[in-house]
Amino acid sequence: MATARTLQLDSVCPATRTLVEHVTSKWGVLVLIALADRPAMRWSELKREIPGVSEKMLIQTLQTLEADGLVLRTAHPVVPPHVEYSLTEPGREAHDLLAPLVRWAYDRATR
Amino acid sequence: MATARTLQLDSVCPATRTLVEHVTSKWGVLVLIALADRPAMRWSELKREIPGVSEKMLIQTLQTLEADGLVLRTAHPVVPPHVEYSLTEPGREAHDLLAPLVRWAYDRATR
DNA sequence: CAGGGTACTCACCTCCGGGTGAGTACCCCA
DNA sequence: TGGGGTACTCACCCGGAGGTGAGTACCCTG
Repeated sequence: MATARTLQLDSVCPATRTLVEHVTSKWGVLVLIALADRPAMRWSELKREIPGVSEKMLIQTLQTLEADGLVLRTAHPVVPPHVEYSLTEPGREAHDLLAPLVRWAYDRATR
Repeated sequence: MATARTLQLDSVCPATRTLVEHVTSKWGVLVLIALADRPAMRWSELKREIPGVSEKMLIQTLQTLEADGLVLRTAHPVVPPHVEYSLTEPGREAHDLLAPLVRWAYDRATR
């Protein structure tokens, strides 16, 4: 059943495509990178650290990645809201696979 | 100068972003995969093997990847046109970095 | 008692990746 | 002589990613 081909063309089905799009989206990449070297981050912390994100896109990206099971949202029901985001195990996997590609692109683009 | 962080947030500058977008685009992924296990392919061959590509998107994707230096276009000036496309060395690098990510997404999406 | 921080939602707009369909110039084969 | 294969270009359209700005409800601090 194993083929010579490393990856089949039909592996890139709509569901695969959607996941790849979410993970490699403009802000998806940034969120994964930002969350990768901290156990957890608050929403406002992410907003401050990711250069140029609008509040709308931050929320939207976090919600998408949470729905994909890559990011965990933990809300503490205190009087001034306190929400923390962290990578799940699959989220870390995504980051670890994405990072080399981004680094390669960075090296190429700025050579 | 080295940081604990694997990847800096500002590595994802516009130029990096553009390259990542091209490589992870819907048809960019398919073209890289298709070209990865053959020394060269004709245009019509790519069109036949990549399920669902329109002629416009095939051309457009190939031209973008060629401009990025990831794909080599070789035209033989014969009477019925004969054009071949192949991966350059950077193109192969891109494929090799992309493939694990796509495979991971496929496994997740179809688990 | 006004200003700033917390984590959002809602409405509106723009741009472009991607889709659809037609046209082209040349040749070969039936 | 017309139908199919070769490798394209051109014109038009649509949906969604991404951007902009305002509004919200509550609290603490100066």
